[in-house]
Amino acid sequence: MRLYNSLSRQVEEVKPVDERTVKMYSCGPTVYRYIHIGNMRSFMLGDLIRRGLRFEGQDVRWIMNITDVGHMTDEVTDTGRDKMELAVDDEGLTPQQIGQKYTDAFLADADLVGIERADLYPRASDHVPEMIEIIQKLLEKGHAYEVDGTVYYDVTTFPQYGKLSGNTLDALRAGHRQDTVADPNKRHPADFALWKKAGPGRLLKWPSPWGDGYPGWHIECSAMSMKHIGERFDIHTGGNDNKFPHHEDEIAQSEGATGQQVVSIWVHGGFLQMGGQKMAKSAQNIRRVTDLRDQGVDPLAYRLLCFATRYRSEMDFNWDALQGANERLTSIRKRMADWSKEPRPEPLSEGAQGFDRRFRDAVADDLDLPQAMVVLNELVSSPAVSGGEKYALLSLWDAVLGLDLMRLAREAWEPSEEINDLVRQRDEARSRKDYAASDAIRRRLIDMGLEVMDTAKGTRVRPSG
RNA sequence: GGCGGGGUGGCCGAGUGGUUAGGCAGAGGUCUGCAAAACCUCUCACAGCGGUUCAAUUCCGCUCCCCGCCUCCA
Repeated sequence: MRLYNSLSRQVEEVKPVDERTVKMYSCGPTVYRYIHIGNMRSFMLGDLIRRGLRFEGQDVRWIMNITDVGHMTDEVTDTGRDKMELAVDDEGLTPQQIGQKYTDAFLADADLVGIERADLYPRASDHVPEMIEIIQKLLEKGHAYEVDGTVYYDVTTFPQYGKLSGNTLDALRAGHRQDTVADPNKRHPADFALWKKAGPGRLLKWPSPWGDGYPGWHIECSAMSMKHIGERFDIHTGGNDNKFPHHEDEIAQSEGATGQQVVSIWVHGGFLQMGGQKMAKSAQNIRRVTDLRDQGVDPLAYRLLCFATRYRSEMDFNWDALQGANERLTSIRKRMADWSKEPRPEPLSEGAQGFDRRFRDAVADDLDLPQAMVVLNELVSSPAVSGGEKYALLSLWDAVLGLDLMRLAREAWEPSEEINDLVRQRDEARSRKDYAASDAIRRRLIDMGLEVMDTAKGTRVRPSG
C-alpha cells in the first residue's frame, strides 16, 4: 500500500520497519465531551489504513491514544482552566468519571460507523512518568530549559523544526499573529511547554522534578507512541489541524530525545465541513453519530458517504448527500441478499478477477476509495459477472469497506404464513384480473414494511430495508 | 502577516491537455393491468480575464471568492 506522506509531500510505499507488523499510531479523542462526525472521519482514516494493509495480508498493530489531561489548557498562564476540569464542574463528576463516560461514548459511536477497535487505547493520565522521563532526557541533551517550575522546549536546538508544516522558525518570526500574548519566560516565541507548573486550586497535577505540575500539550503522543510501538514506527495519523503545532512539536520532542527519525509516514486527514465551515464546537455546527441514527439514517451510510471523497480532501457534509448514500447502501444490501441465493463459482471468472484487481489497486493507491467505489458500482451493474460472483467479491471487499453489505443477506428473511397467504391471494386475484383486490393486498403488504415486486413467477416480497 | 488547501452540471463529489467518472435526485423509455424492481437514454459541468498550444476544465499569469492551520480543535 502506498500513502501520501505529509513530511516528504509525496506518495510512499509502506515498508514496515519490523517486516512482520506495521505499527501505526493515531491521535485519538479528547474525552471531556462527545465527539462529532468530523472527528469520526479522522478516526476512520486509521481504521481504513489498517483494513487496507490487512487486505494485502500485512499484520498491523494500531494504537490510538485517549487524551484525558494535558493539551486542553491555556498556554501562558494557569488562569485558563483545563477543559477536563471545566467538565468536572459542569457535570459534578470526578475527572476519572468524565474520562470514562466520554471514552465509552466515543467507542460506542466509533462502533456505529464501522471503526474496528484499535489494539490499545492508552490514556495520557496513565503515562505521566514516561512523559517526565522524556522531558528529563531533553533537558540533559540541551533541548529544553526550566523556568520556575515550567519546562520549555528550545526550538532553536532543533534545526529541522518546521519540516512537517512549513512553519520554519524564520516564517514563524515573520508572520506573527497579532492577538497572541507573548510568554516572557520563553526564549523564542515558538518554544513550547513540555511541563507546566500547577497553579493554585488545580485538580489534575502530578509531582515532578520541577515541582507539582502537569504535562504540556504534545508530550503525551511522544511518550505513548514510543512506549507502545517503539522508537521507530511506520505510520502516524491525525487530522490536518494536528500538523501544526502538535505534530511538528512531537517530531521535535521524539527526535530530540532519541536522536533519530521516529515516524516513517505522517498521514493527515482533511476536514469535514458543514455549510462551508469546519465542523467544530465553536461553530455550533457539530453533529454526533447518534444524530444520524435519530434522522433515520444508518450510521454506516455516513461511512459510505466519506468514501466519495479522498481522505485528504475537505468534505462538505450535507443531509441530502447523506440521504443519497443511505439509499444506495440499502439498495446494495438488498441486491446482496438476492445474489446470496445464487451459486458461487469456485474459481472466479476472468471478469470477476479483473474487478477484484482494480478494486485492490485502488485501495493500495493511497486509499483511493472514490476510485474503489467506481469499481464497486460498475461491478454491481455489470452484466458480465454473475450474481453469485458479485456476492463473493463484495463480501470480500467489505473487509476493507466495513459497510456490512451482507446484513440483509445474513438476516435470511423468511416470509411468515400470513405473508405467504396474502401473496397467494394476490396472485389469485391477479389471475382473475381482479386488480382492485390485488392492489388492496399489495397495499397491505407494503404497510407491513415489505417491498412488492411482480416477477414471471408471480408476486415476490422482501423487506424494504 | 506567515504556511497550506480549494472553487466541476439540482446535490455530493472523482478526474483529465483532445475520448461518458461515479452516486443521489429529476425527466423520458423498455417491461408491467397499474406500480415496484431491473435495465436503457437524457439535460451542451468545469469561478472570471488573459496567455501558451493544432487543442485547456486540465499548463502559466492575474483577478475575484471560499476554507484550514498559526490559540483548544480530528
